[in-house]
Amino acid sequence: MTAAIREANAGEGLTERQGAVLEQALRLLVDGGEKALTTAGIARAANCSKESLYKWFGDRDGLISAMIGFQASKVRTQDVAARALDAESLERHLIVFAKDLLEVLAGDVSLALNRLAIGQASRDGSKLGHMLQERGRRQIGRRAAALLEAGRKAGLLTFDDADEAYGALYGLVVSDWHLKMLLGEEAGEMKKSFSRKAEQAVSSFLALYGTKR
Amino acid sequence: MTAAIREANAGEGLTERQGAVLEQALRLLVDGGEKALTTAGIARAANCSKESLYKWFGDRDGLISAMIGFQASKVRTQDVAARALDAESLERHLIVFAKDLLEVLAGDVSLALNRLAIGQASRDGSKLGHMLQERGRRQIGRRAAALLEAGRKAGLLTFDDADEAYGALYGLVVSDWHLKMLLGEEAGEMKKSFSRKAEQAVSSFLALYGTKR
DNA sequence: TGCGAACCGTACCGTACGGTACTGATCGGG
DNA sequence: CCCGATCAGTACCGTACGGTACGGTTCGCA
Repeated sequence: MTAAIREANAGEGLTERQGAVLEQALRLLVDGGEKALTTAGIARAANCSKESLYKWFGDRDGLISAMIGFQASKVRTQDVAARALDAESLERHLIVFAKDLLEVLAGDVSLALNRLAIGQASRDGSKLGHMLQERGRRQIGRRAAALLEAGRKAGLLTFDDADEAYGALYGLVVSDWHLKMLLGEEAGEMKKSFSRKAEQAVSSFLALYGTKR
Repeated sequence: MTAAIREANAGEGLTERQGAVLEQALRLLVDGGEKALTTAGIARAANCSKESLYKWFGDRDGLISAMIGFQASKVRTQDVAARALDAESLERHLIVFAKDLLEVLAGDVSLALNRLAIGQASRDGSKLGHMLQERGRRQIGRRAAALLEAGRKAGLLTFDDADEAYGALYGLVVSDWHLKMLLGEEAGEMKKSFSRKAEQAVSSFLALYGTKR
């Protein structure tokens, strides 16, 4: 309603006040987990009233959905226009992608939202799960798909099924790190080895799907 | 206390009555998620009293820990004594391992327990997460390590760091399937492609770490 | 200046959960 | 045959949450 107000906040139909509230809610979630994400707590942290929360987001689930959409709208991935690829620049781009992927997955907001969606997967028919999948994964997946396709067009990569190749790249890069972090493994130690991990995964990936070896 | 009673149920110090209770609790968790795992619900489902639950397990967290230990003790992995390996039998063993890995990860009890531990990761200092990691992952990881080591000793595989090789194998096999299932993706459709997935992942793994290509 | 909309803060309600206490029934051992 | 221990069933308590209602305040606008 009152469609004149939308201040083009971040792609969503949210006022900046509502965005600030969602920001506080995300912070609460990151700091204290799902248990800390109470309507009263959000209202207190954001200096707003519970009544406003329910007017804006309708429901606790609506609020959580808005949090996911809000966060996703902030992490727009800009895909580098990767034309004129040679073998070395493809490898560089792949390594950058791999590092970005690890950084995103290790981000505390991403971890908290994934934990939240996973915790609710059994009760809400995985509505949040699909939303996370669509708004988060799909983005970075498309970036990878474009990169792989460009590599193939340049004769540097060879594969039949792009999804299969992307699956291999994803697996080589992430392995079981994401799950370990979701389970609470301290991420501080791991982040230092991201670069090495990324380089080595890309090297393996090129050994599998590259043409120049 | 009263250490004479332990009936050697499944490696834990549990009577079979307590095991039956944990079984019901797991069933509740699988069917309804964490929200359905209430002390009253467990007592009703298992025809026992809440007082007994607290006497046996001390606490809701203790009960959940007991559930994890109980389930882990049931899924003992027997590692095939893999001596006299040739290239073909190594590949067969690897494929069997990959399929087993996918089946375990896609099991509904495994998924439910992982969801539960992930949901609690932020509030309990990841105690449950470490427990799952230790009791579940470590088992199948050791089986894989033994297989890889045997392959290397037979001159069929070459790698410096066994953990690194195992990480690559795990990533190629699992990719992001585990997370998708944790987020609620329907597992029924996926299971049919496990075999193909496993074979292809092992093929890639051997291309990376095998000596005969 | 007066009006109405939006909104904050808080009080409130119903419910559901974790945990405890009590009662009565069952059962094995002396 | 009785005693003590164990346990099922239930009632109970304190707490905390989701959601609603209400009084007071700010602010844009006519």
